Amino acid sequence: MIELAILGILKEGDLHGYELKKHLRTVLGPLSNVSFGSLYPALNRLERQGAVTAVVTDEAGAATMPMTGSLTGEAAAFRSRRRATRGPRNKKVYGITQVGERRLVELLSEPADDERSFGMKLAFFRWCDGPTRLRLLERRRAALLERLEETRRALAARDRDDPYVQALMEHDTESTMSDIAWLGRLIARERAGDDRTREPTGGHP
Amino acid sequence: MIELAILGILKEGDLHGYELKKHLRTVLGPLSNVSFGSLYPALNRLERQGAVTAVVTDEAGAATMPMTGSLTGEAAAFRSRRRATRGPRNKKVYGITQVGERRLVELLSEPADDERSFGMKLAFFRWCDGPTRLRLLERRRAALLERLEETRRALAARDRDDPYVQALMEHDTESTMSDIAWLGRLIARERAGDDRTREPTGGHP
DNA sequence: CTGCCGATATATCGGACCGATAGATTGCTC
DNA sequence: GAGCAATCTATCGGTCCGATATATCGGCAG
Repeated sequence: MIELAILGILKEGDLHGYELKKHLRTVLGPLSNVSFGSLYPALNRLERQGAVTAVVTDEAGAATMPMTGSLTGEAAAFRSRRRATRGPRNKKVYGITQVGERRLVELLSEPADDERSFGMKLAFFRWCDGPTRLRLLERRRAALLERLEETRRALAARDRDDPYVQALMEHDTESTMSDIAWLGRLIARERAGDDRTREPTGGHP
Repeated sequence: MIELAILGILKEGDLHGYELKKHLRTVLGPLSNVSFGSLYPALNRLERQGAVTAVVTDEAGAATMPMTGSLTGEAAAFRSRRRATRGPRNKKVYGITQVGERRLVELLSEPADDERSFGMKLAFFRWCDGPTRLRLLERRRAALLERLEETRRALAARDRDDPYVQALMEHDTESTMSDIAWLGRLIARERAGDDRTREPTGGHP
């Protein structure tokens, strides 16, 4: 799940770990307060998979080499050349690869049932196509409807001794209904505008 | 966090692991779908701490010995007596101890900033006293107010290119405001009824 | 200039947690 | 009485997080 977030952020530009964490905090906000203890292992995982590439820069900064776009060929060569360098201020700047972009779309496509992962997918919705978006939205709405039924059943069957549990359940019911209505608006908007937003990948006439 | 849930459930009666999981599912519902992979290690942890006691029963079931109330003295003796028994159908029935009840109150008292742990504490609010309840409710409201400000700042500073991120943030703002209002009602109710619910532990004239 | 401080930056460790799975027993059904 | 689903306890690999270690950077006080 954190891999989706990393790839989604890196898709907009290359960053090093610390910046990445800050962007994750601002974009994802309340969902998933990523810590270094999960960020760096995840970056290593992604690097092993070939989804991201790391370039170590010296104190001259990243301006010495243009890293916009997908990193392949000479970037990888440059990286291996500078790999062993352990001079002062070695910032590792990460960039997404073509493998990483495919992985991003793949992660976006697979279903998200809980609130956290759905919100994260929604934050990166611009990277996938209309049908996928609709599928995710409708699946989420179905999950919420099911949960609404379940909570209502529990609310009806429960012995009424505890006002706090009851307040919790009632508020959960209200929140869930609000979420369902919100999803309905998103679905309607998606259906209405499905002819102008067909292409997911961006740079395209 | 899962320890709080276990102790809160066990406070109402002794259960074995499988029942415990079912109760956790129904009481906590959407929050924290506990799995066996966390339930059993947590039970072992609690047993090591002396917060819960496990009794292995044979096929005659738990009815052979009364286990209501706190398990001390003869219950512990009974447990150690039957410990090595590995006959057929050894269900391990767990019960909360006095140490566990103190631990429950302690866990309830410490602050809960995120939604999950706050909801869990609210589900077991009846086990702590009025001032603690008020403190937790007000702290939660303060956290939500802060988050609301943060989201609004992010919403104002953000470049408006992405409608999905914007929809996410707006909905988050609405949900947070709704939660704050709900907390306000709970706080008012708590303040109004603070003279009749002073004693937390139950059995008391 | 030097020493100190807070922000920046990378990385690791132990432990909590989860999904999947194993393995054993019970009871129901045909 | 054999098969089969449900019950029940338990573990494993792996992910994630909080705390922590280490080192460099810019600034500025003495």
